[in-house]
Amino acid sequence: MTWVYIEDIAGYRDKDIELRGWLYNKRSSGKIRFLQLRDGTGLIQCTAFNPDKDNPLFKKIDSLTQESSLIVFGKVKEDPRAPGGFEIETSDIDIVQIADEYPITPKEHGTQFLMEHRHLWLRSRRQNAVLQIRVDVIRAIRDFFDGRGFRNMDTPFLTPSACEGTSTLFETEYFDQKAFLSQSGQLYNEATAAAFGKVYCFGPAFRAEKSKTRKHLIEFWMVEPEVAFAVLEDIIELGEDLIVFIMDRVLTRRRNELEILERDTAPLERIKKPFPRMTYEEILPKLNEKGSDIKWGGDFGAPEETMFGEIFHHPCCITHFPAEIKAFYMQPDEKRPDTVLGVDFFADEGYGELIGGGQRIHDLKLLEQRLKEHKLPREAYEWYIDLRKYGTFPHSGFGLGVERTLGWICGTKHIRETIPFPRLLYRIYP
RNA sequence: UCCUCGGUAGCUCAAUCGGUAGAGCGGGUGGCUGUUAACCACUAGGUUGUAGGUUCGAGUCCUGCCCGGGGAGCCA
Repeated sequence: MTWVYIEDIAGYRDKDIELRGWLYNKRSSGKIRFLQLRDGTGLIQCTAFNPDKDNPLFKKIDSLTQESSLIVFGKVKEDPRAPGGFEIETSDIDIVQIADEYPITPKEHGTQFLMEHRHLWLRSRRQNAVLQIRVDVIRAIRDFFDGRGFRNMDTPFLTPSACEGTSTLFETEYFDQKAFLSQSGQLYNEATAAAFGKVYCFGPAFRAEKSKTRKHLIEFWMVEPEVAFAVLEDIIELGEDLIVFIMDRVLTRRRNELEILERDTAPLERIKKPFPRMTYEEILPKLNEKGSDIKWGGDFGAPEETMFGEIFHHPCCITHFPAEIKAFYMQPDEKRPDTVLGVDFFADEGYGELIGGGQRIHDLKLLEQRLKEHKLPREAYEWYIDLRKYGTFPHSGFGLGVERTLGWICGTKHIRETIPFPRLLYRIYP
């Protein structure tokens, strides 16, 4: 018999097939049995009917526990009574294993318990839907950049020093020296951009900050494009195109999952280019009107991030931040040297910063000065400085946080659900 | 790091003023031909996070510790 996956079941109407998976739930009623089987690609109901309630098939079925692994043999039937429109008329089953008493029952559980059983929680419908969307978002990101001629250049995870010198880094041993886990591939991207024109890196980033909020992970995934000769305006458009591309992909292919998550898709469907755009200076009075006491030189906090949604009802771009609150490599604006050509993209509905980026300093003298101002050790940045000596070029890039983007698309309350095994401040198990 | 809330059956929770620890789900047994977190009956299941203290008596009050949840700062 043919082994079929549940997601392909519609092509096997009235055929005898074989499904391999796990028992999600079962119900019985005298002479009829209902099995809900999942195989990782979907969920389907298998029925068995027999007037003799002591028949061998019923004996096998009745011995099954939640999450027991089994192979089901039967005929695919279209039936409007079944969820999904198809069900299996079971002729026989092979039990692979009778599962031990499964800790996650169909009733509700607390966060602590679920997080301790993350390895099993992944099997449940909601978690499955979020992570399926993750698969599509990651593929969309790669398709987007590959389709535009970007070269994927992987950057190292083990680095000799801080990329930005600000955030806390995880320290580790590198034979007889110290090494740090990378918090961004950007600086290396600037070197590969000079070699390949337009590049991106896509990998995990590690931040040893003791932040404990629903928007933070200790280990998260980030895609970082870098484009030689691009200026701020170019990179803003690239960011807009990327978000529109991802959204279009998810809305086309993952309606079903969004429905399982009960995500209101209206705010996602109205997203289009160009995004509302304002400078830091322009947005301040709007934030003050809404009750924020933020002043020039202050950074946005959680309340301000929520206000962006109330002001624009759309993801927005904020540009031209005060130089003092941004990283050392940010290119100053010619007309306002106290501001930099940086851009942050904020999601609406309070999901926070999705993208941070901008134009980099390409002038040798200015970069040297900034390194001094930030008290960064020149030796560690010698190679980075070289890029400004040998055919320097204006260039720009950004980083997009995959889990933040997913949290927003899926409407999850907490970012920890958007990655299979989240690393959180007080949780590294499982 | 700071603020805040919590830890009782495998899970989610209840337990009045300090006075015999209880319910639903899950497990077991039996019943039911269309169930949708099925339903009905019966049943087993407890060192109340931990170490002390107050008291005739502590799940409940006090102190320390451990482990978590929510939030802040910082960031993607």
